[in-house]
Amino acid sequence: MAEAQLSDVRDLDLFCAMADEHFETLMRASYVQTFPPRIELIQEGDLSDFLHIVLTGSVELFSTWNGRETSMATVRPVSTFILAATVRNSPYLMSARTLEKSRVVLIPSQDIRTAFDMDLGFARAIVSELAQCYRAVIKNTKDLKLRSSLERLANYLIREQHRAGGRTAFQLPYDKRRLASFLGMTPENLSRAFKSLQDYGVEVDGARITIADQPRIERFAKPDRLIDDYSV
Amino acid sequence: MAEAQLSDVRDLDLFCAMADEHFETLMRASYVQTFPPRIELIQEGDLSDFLHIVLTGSVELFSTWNGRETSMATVRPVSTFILAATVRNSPYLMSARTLEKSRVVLIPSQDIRTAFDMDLGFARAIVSELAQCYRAVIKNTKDLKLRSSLERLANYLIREQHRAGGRTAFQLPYDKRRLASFLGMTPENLSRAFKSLQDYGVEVDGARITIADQPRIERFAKPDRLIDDYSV
DNA sequence: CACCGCACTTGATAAATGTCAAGGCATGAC
DNA sequence: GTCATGCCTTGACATTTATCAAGTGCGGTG
Repeated sequence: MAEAQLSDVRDLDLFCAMADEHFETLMRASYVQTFPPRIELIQEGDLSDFLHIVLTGSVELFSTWNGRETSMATVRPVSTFILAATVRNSPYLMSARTLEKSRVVLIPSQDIRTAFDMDLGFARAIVSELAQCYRAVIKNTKDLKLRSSLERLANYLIREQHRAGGRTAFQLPYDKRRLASFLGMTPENLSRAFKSLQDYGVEVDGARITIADQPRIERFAKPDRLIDDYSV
Repeated sequence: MAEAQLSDVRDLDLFCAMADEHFETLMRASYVQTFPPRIELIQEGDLSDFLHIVLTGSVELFSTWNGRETSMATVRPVSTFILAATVRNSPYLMSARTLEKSRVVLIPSQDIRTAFDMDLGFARAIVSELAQCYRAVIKNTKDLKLRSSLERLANYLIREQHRAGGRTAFQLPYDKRRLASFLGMTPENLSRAFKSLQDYGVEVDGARITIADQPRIERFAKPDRLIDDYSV
């Protein structure tokens, strides 16, 4: 692994409290691979042999049932995914595919479990990460169950704007059909929802969003830190 | 704490690998309280001072936003709740209320975190529990996003039947308005959904459900271990 | 036994969301 | 430049789900 990439991984919350020696052991057992776009890295139902870390690019987590598919999350650098399956040694509940050309680290699940037993700092970090993931999914469930699709979109845009540094204008990070699926709606409905948000001062030009009237959209969206604030 | 109750707690996955000494320290710092029905034990947004364990009775986890409320889960004896908030020392994302008269153990969050650092078996158990909770919520999200309300109800009934030992007839564990909220629908709609399931050999008499034609309802519900099997 | 009170049900209607089909508009290939 | 491809949008319509307003029926109380 290149030096720069290695230090990106080292700086992850998950690894930064780990003893050097243990980190190096983990990394020696790991692989780094570059995948082209739209490659399925993981299929739901498979056993979890590796913990995955996205170094560059982006990865979509999605699930299927009865011929239907839904987007569950997008993983962006630098972060891990499918930690829960790894620590429980259980089948994946979601599939994963690259959205673009992506560099991914694969750490054997068994080595993760061994390192957990030897390194208290790492153990603490795993617990913290898992708890955070859990809370993120709970927030997502609240979003889905308590809000209409228009409200979900409005709050999503406010969150994305925040992630883009709070600027008035920003780009959607992936295509609209995926966004629709993530928000639990159809692409057609997303289109109409964007149109409805024009009444609240949201301008849409392709993937470029402009929040022309911040107070107005917030009055409608009613963002809530117990749903929308990913740092809590 | 009475001897029998103490051993119920001791037998929890979370504590059974813990050293006696550490368990006793935890228990000495804890409280046991009996609450009447419909008491709010926890309010979302509050800081998590205690890990809760239901000994008897049952507790509902629910969330609110903008004047709306939704039921997130029901906690039954003997299990913990709000572990994630405890280990992250963060505000609760859900509120909790007793459904009936319930006996609850309260363990100070700080003591949980201390015990984590001293006891590897306990640390492993916490990780395992958190990962399981995470996976349960992911399954719930898949259920919500991939299925219609009728499909959710059908699969819920199959799961409950399984939990009741696979018998043809069983009782709903709580009232229908709560079930409706848990399944993400209105009570009116739940009523109509029950009626629709008669076509698939489901008989409803108050809270008593009879699965008269198991293959028929399963053909419709298409239960999936990656959504409905809580042991995976 | 009568009479609440409450949860549940039912029917009528409205709103939200999904489906289908067609068209527009960008992007990339040739 | 032209064409083809795919994504997105739009409109018409169907389906699902929610809302509102009465009921119904059960369990508890007096």
